[in-house]
Amino acid sequence: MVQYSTTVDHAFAALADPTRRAVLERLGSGSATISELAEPFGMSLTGMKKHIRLLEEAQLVTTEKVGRVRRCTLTPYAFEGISTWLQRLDRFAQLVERTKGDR
Amino acid sequence: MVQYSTTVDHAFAALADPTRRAVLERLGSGSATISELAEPFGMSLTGMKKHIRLLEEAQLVTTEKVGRVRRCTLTPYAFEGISTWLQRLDRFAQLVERTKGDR
DNA sequence: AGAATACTGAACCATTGGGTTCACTATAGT
DNA sequence: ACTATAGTGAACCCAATGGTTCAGTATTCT
Repeated sequence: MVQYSTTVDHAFAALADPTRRAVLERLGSGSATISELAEPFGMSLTGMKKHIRLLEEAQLVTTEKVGRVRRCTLTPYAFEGISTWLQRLDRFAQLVERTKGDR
Repeated sequence: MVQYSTTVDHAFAALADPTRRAVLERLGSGSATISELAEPFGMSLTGMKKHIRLLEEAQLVTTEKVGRVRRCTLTPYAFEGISTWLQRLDRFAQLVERTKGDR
């Protein structure tokens, strides 16, 4: 049903899952392999791979296969798109009390 | 499976759906009723009501039943939690090029 | 009082999503 | 050459999600 026309769509969908958010936090302190990411969750490599694919589609994570290992990195400026979206709404939310009872 | 212990969990889950994001944008320009929100999507009231319930649980939207109408408003400072989370990660993402090739 | 409006809740349905296992490929180490 | 390691893809499973309809309840209008 949902169409994922934009990167922002993908990004918000990717961020909805706690595991993926944890992966992003982990990657905040440096790149990691699929195995390294899977281990702390006690998750199969296949499972983690799927999460990584979604994060890649959302352009939040960038990966590169080096040897038999896949190195996963936070995409530079990954959050620009959603930050922008969020900040715009945030401005509105901060005005709510002032404009209470309109319309 | 996901536990939703925190408000941030709820918030990101709520933001994952394009319809709900559109509702938030709509509420950015003033409060609205369930009917008013449902109409532009050609969605049943019941359907929209469900979205609103999720947005309320995520504390992104606040509602009040006035007469037979439910007035929905953007929660003041709704996005503080996720903005904070995002900004922290964003700082890391901005450092990525500089720290490339670590570990 | 009676009719129309606005929402609400329960039940249901189809799709997606997060996860698994199993079998396979490719690289690294001895 | 042989073995172990790291990832991959296909197939499958079950729970959660987004939506519906239908049958109510509570307000508002005439």
